[in-house]
Amino acid sequence: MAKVTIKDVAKQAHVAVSTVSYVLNNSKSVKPETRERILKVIEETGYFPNHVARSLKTKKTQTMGVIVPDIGNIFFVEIIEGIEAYLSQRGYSVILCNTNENQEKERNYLSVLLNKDIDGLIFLATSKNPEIPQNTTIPVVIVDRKFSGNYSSVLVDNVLGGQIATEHLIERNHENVALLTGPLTISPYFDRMMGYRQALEKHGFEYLPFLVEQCGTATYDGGYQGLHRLLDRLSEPPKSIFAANDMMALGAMRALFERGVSIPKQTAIVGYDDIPTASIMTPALTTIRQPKFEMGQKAAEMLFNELQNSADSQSYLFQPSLIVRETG
Amino acid sequence: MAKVTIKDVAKQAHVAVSTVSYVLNNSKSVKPETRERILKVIEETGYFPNHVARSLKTKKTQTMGVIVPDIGNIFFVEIIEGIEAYLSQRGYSVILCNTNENQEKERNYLSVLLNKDIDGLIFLATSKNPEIPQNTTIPVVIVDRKFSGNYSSVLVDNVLGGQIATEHLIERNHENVALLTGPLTISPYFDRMMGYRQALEKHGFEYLPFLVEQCGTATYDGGYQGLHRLLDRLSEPPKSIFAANDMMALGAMRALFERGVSIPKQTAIVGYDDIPTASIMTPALTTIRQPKFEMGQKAAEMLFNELQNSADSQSYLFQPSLIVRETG
DNA sequence: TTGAAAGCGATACCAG
DNA sequence: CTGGTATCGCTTTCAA
Repeated sequence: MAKVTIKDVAKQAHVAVSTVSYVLNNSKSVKPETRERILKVIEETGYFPNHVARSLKTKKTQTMGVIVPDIGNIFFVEIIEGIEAYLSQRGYSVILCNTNENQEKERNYLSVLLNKDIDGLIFLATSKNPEIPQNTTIPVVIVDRKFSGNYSSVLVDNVLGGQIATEHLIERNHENVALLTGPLTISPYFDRMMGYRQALEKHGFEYLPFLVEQCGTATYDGGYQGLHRLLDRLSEPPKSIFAANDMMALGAMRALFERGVSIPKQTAIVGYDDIPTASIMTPALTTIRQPKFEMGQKAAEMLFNELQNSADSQSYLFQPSLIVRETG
Repeated sequence: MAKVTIKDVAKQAHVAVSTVSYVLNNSKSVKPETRERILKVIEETGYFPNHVARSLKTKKTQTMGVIVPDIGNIFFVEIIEGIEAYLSQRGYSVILCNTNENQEKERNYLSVLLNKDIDGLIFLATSKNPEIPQNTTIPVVIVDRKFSGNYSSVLVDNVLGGQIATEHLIERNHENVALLTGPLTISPYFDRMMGYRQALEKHGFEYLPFLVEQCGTATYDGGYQGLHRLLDRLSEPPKSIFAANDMMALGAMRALFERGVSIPKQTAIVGYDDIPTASIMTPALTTIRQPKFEMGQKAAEMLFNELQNSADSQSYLFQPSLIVRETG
């Protein structure tokens, strides 16, 4: 069963390869009869065009690259789902690269991908902000990170999100909301903190540094330990906590549980991201939702458009929203 | 900045393209001086070999396809991580295809991928067992599904897993353990049930159909509803439950919580999979761990070997293990 | 050790 | 409407 090529088809249909190509791509009008004849041969032989050869000629591979920091993180996964949904529908495949929060892997992927066979790149950067090689010839869109350079990007308004979360807490509890944050060098965490401060200010509260705890990593463990530290230095638990992502919130909840402080009675808590686990917990976590799937879709769409219409790079900003559940 | 090709390099280095190719691939000995000269030109021009052209010639694309039923399911994601870890280290990229538990998408991907530019395929099948097109010329390894046909596969001993879980419960509670299972048409669930029955038998218990509840979907909701149904028809909660996956177990826990039955005091529960959320819950879920990452790695390794040594297709069976936590 | 040239499997231009 | 052919960028055989 040697692979059948366009040549074989041409021969069997008694036409030139170019003619076969025309019917394959509908790129030129072909007399119905010949078209039929060719189609029949294709059918019979089970011919299937060779993508690689086609790509060599057209300079288009019909595949996009996606670089993510951690595919174990459901937040990114939902974005990927959005990307995939959009792209697969238009005949694109996606090459997935997991950097595992490892800068070297990231750098490596960046150079491999950019020089390999992808038509475009969607880039979800690792914690520390990296540089994109300058010699890029393909469009790239950045998701969820502010970046210098002329790239498209899709962002969520993290300042607003931080504000909404904090205000919600203030309105329900009227005082001292603590902040449990990830590394402030990561733009989303920085922005959420800004939102927190703005909400405080707006309601006439002072920003109290001893109420904010920065976790080394924005993870369950990070949140767990961070909250223990916070509780250790406070005379009593804060009335409420804004955790800058759900995983930290979950870790914080465990810490609270272990210390015997009841949620939300003694201290309320709101998270950020709305990951699936948040709604499964008992009590279920109140949180800020980011339209992750839509973000992925949008990123894919922007990339697609840049490719089709060589549209200019642009930015798109999504709005987060509050999901009230049981913790605050 | 027009793309520089091997031709350009050859020209600037005053050699033939073949010579450049030789140094690129280390495929023939080249006089050190010429090699240096060529390398220098490559450096200066920033030349990077075109993968597509190379693939066309070599018939190898250095990319593998991976088809998964649901990338939102952490179980599959950890397998993917294993695959990625292994493959990326040997210079392979992976094209990820998410079928979303949709058979048509799956069929579609199967035919696209198999005819496109991948060197091998790792296939995690959707719930319903599909057929792999017969005209496959590339190696395929199946993960976590029994399949007819001459494909490699990596499996976990689900019968054993079901047995371990059930025995653990029996040994701690000594009686009537209920089974909350997913569709029995899916081989892993079928096997776990067999393990359950064997454990029962081994300990002299009768298999009681009214103690087993089959959920429409093996999800949180499925488990939640399934358990409510089970409780509805029983005069009192079973002493223990073996839930055939963690998501169902979590749903069951919520149902139990809502009915005011305490875990594990009144009814103990053990899940299956050991997903991250399982350990985060309060109480933390006792469960059966599957070596997901290793499974992915192994699958990748088998594929890799089939490619390298044209090794024969084979099967590999992993052992599950019990993780005792707080629910049982 | 090096080079010329064939060819991988398609696309698309230019003639007819 | 159809065909011949150059070409995409590389690998590899064969000869020098």
